[in-house]
Amino acid sequence: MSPEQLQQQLLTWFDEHGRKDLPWQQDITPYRVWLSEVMLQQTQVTSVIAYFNRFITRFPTVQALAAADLDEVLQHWAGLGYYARARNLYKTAHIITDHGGEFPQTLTELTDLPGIGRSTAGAILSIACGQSQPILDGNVKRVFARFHAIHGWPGESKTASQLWTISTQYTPQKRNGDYTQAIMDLGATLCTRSKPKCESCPIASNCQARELGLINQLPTPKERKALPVKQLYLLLLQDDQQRILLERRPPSGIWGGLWSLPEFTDQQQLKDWCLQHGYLLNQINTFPSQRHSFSHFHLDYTPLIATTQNPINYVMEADRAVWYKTSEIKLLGLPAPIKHLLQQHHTED
DNA sequence: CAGTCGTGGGA
DNA sequence: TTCCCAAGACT
Repeated sequence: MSPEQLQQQLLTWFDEHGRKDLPWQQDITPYRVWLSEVMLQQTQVTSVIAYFNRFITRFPTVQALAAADLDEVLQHWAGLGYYARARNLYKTAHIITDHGGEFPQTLTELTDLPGIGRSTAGAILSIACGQSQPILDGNVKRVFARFHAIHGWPGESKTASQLWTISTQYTPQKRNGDYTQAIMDLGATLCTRSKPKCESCPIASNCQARELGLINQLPTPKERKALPVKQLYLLLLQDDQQRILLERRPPSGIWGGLWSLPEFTDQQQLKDWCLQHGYLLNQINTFPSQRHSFSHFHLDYTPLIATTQNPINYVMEADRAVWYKTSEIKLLGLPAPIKHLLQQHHTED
């Protein structure tokens, strides 16, 4: 199948069946496309829509984003995951506004910006700028791995290189924004990971995986290792004014930049810490440990709920720790499991 | 190259 | 319940 034929088939299919009502497909600008592409990294469309709408309402322009506090940006990102994306978005907003506020429109200028890789740069240039640039996101990888029966995990450099070559060959000179949307829509709605709807696919008759009966084998899945289990105690310390101690996490690492409960590896470490900071504990209630699984480890955490009647006037740098009433925590960027734990505790009061 | 980084949904 | 992974990028 020639590139021209595939492009024509996809564009015709897109005109009839493609998604054209997503929030970032309205009033298309480089800023809106950039924001949507970053939010959509490793994140499904249905999860992004509400976040995009809230974010774009509060930060309608790159200048508005750059002028805001990082705190508020993280707060709007809380629950979406991969928080380095928000910090990189914020960094890049400053770089762009410092350079006159105009979006760069070349591949190398874009990939030089924090948080913009080759695929995201290609998406911005094709969708927002009408340029002929390829992308290689999860959808495109899956479509071409099947269409050309490419074996090997797409994360492997050799496989990724093949897929980039294929994606580049099919990238049209005209209507590339629509073509890019089309092939992503095809992957998202028809050429899905499981139970693909080949009977509705406009290019199924030329699909190698379908011809070879390899639809369920391609793309090759990543080989998995057993996930390690990390165990820790989370201290929910409450004073007589119903306030809870929260600490800001370091900017890098898990839940970077978000607010969370003090963490300890054992109860003795917890007691030492309380003594050191002048907290006289009335009692400590230990709750059953819960498991939260991440992509790369299992977290077994044991909530410890303690009360202190005479809290030392806890003076730490305001950007590191603070007392918050449970009714105010919604103003902070909190990791989902912590938010869940606090809500649970709040309803038990 | 191999890890790291979140969350919610589907099977 | 458990595993997999989705519009990837960075270290």
